[in-house]
Amino acid sequence: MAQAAVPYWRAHNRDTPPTMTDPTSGFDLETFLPYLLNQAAEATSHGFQTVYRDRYGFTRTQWRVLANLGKFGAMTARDICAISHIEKTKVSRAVAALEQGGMLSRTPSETDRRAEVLSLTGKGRTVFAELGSLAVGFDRQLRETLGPEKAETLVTLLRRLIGGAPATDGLDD
Amino acid sequence: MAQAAVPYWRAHNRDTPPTMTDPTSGFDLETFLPYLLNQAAEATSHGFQTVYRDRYGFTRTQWRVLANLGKFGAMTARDICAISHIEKTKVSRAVAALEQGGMLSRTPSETDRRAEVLSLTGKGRTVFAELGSLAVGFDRQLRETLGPEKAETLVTLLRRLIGGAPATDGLDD
DNA sequence: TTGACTTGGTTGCATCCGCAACTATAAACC
DNA sequence: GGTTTATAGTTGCGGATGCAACCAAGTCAA
Repeated sequence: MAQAAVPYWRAHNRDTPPTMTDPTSGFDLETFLPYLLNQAAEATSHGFQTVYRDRYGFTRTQWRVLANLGKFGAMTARDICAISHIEKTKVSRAVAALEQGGMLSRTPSETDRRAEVLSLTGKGRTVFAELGSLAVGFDRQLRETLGPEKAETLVTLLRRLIGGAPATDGLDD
Repeated sequence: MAQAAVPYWRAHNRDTPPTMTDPTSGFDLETFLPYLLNQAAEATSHGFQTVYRDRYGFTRTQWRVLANLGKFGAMTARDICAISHIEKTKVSRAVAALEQGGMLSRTPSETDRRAEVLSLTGKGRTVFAELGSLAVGFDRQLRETLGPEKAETLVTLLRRLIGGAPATDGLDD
């Protein structure tokens, strides 16, 4: 029950309290993690989205696929799915669009004729470098909102949620 | 740089390291907050989404609007936008769908003839109560993944990101 | 009052997404 | 081998979304 000092809704432009009837269940929307995570994701992604949308017409998924390829190097669509937890159809379409835009190229896998190895083209790497450096600045701003240790903590907690790992995995406190 | 023990990609079903070329910029996708937040939001929301989708055919936005009305009581669409940070067109359509389904009713505002006060019907409250109690259980599971204090910390940090508040607002540590 | 501007809310349209179905290849089992 | 099952990736289609344009009502000021 930390931080109940600012009544939350007061921070926004209501001037009457939302009456807060909460009829029965002990459900508390204000601390419901999926809800908060969605809001935070939307809030933080929206700002950076305008950058890659306005500059390159990328969709969010396209940017993410590009970023994965830029960060980790050539790999198959399946690998991107596994690493990024993006649905395979989204990846498929993003790859098609990025290829269309000359950002990446496909080469058939030598070990699996179903799979194709995806790698950024020179243009793709250039674009990734530019967006990457912009992303660094954007991320720094977000972290300043939290403070450096808090930001690290957040990263750890998010990873744990993403991986679905149990709480008893070493680091606690 | 906490928690580099498990190489991240190894947790997923790759067996070759993604080569990790990261050409130039210091951009680190693995700690990029918008990216992690999106993954976490997607991962945590997806599970519960099946609950309200299968039971009531709700979309995520519809569930969220219902939850806000259930939690805070009657208010206008504008208030929902302000509190939840959902785009107003999304809210508009969700409200229409919920009304269509008999979950809420609109009454013209007495102070502003443009606005309509939205309130859950009896059916809406019933549905909210059921989904709310399911949500409680779902949230508890997520929190067990993190541990109670960590979960509280996460809530605090997410709120700060959502509100865009500066780091110097009282509580630190 | 009039007029300029803001704001609550909806709608058109293009796009994106989710899910299921599908093709083609690989693996597993006999 | 041959048969069954699993996997990499694409596509069709209905539905959800984002953005801009819009309408109607409120606000502010002369």
